[in-house]
Amino acid sequence: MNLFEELSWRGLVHDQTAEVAETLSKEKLTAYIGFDPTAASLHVGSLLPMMALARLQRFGHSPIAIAGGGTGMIGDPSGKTKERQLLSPEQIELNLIGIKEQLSRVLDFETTTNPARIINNADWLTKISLIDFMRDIGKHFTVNSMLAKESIKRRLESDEGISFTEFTYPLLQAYDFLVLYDKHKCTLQLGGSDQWGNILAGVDLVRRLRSAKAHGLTMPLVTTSAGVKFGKTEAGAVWLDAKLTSPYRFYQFWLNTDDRDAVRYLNYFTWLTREQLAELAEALQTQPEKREAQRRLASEVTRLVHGEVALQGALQASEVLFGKELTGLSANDLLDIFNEVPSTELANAQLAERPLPLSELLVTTGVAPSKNEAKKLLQGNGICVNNVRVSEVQRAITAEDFIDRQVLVLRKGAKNYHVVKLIG
RNA sequence: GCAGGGGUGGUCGAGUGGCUAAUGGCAUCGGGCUGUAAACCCGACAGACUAACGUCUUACGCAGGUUCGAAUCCUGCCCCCUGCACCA
Repeated sequence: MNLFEELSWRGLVHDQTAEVAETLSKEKLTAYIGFDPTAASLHVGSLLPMMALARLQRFGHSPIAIAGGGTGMIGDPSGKTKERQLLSPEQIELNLIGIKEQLSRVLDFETTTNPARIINNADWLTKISLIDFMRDIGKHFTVNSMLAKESIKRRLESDEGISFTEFTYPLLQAYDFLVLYDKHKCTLQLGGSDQWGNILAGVDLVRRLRSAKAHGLTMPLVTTSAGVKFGKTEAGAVWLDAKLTSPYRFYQFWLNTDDRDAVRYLNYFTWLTREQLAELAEALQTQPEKREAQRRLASEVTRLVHGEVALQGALQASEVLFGKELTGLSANDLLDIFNEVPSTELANAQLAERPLPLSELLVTTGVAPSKNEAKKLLQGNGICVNNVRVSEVQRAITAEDFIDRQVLVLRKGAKNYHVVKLIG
């Protein structure tokens, strides 16, 4: 099996240039994917390209991750309906540091045969002069063909229009490919299906200027069957940084995968073999209530991104939280388990004088944004204390409510937990 | 620049003097069923305060005005769209 076959059966090939399959079966080559430095952390959406690079490496090819410090300063119009907010070079520099760290979790930078590399395209994009760029690169693009692109068309028809800056973006990306070809013999670019046009531009440029064969391959955009954007929860985007999305939440995100998506995601995001995947698909059919596929998916991906220790923590927390009673557990157990869950400290003195109305506690812990909201939640049976549903709006909390007089577990809805620690 | 159309709550979109904190869809949040799923059903959904009856703030592009009373009428301003004209 070669890389192309591997990507194919996993459903990762959306579009490809003519000779990709053949080339990948015969040669070891160098390939790259660009990552967007608009935030200090990547999110689960980036996991697909990350895994693609990792698979590539396992098949003996050399992966390059381009952290788009240069292009990130411009903004890619693909798939965007609005002009992008520009980031400062300092901000991008900071973001790149975080991204490098995350990429290193799935890519091997140490191996001597085909080590992964991270390269910042600001290295060359910020150096070339406008005149040189227009003479050497711009000449090879006709505005006619650029205008024909779907992404550009949409923007031309939109209210906002498109700035000259963003219009230029595909040229920059094409230029990246050319530079990587020259410096690293890079002959393949991967990307999401929204990158197809940009990738082709690079392939053409390399062919024209260097008379060399370059290839492109795109992967499908990850979709959800429920029609929600992949990677979003009530709490917002799911990040790869544990500080932004705790391993517990991360695990929960994957565990909550729709039945219809589970097998597909296993294909996309894990290293499981065809046989293993077939078994899980089977289990999903015959015993959907066990959710083996989702469990495996959540475990695999959490381990990959956060490591074994964090996974165990997430598993434990999940088990306790979605079990029935909290009774029988000590405060220490709970604190340990709930390490992952957001928490607030409460001074003992605040309970000494008088019981604290639950509605107020919900506000101070941030579980509810205002007393008003807190009451609405209570009225709607949306709040549990220590996993026991509370329906009285006037319910007040005393030190007695804390397990071992130390820990109190608040729950909003089905799966939003918050721990209150009693101190002092 | 000229002519026509339009700006309503997170979003789409009704409403054209009082019954309108504003119909409805979507999104969101809570509940039920179940498998921490999907689908479906119920409830909430401008905000704050109250145990509660309820009270008080803001709100229909902006600013004024008419009126007992305006998202709805008038005046000015801003922005957007569509057609026409013009264009280094």
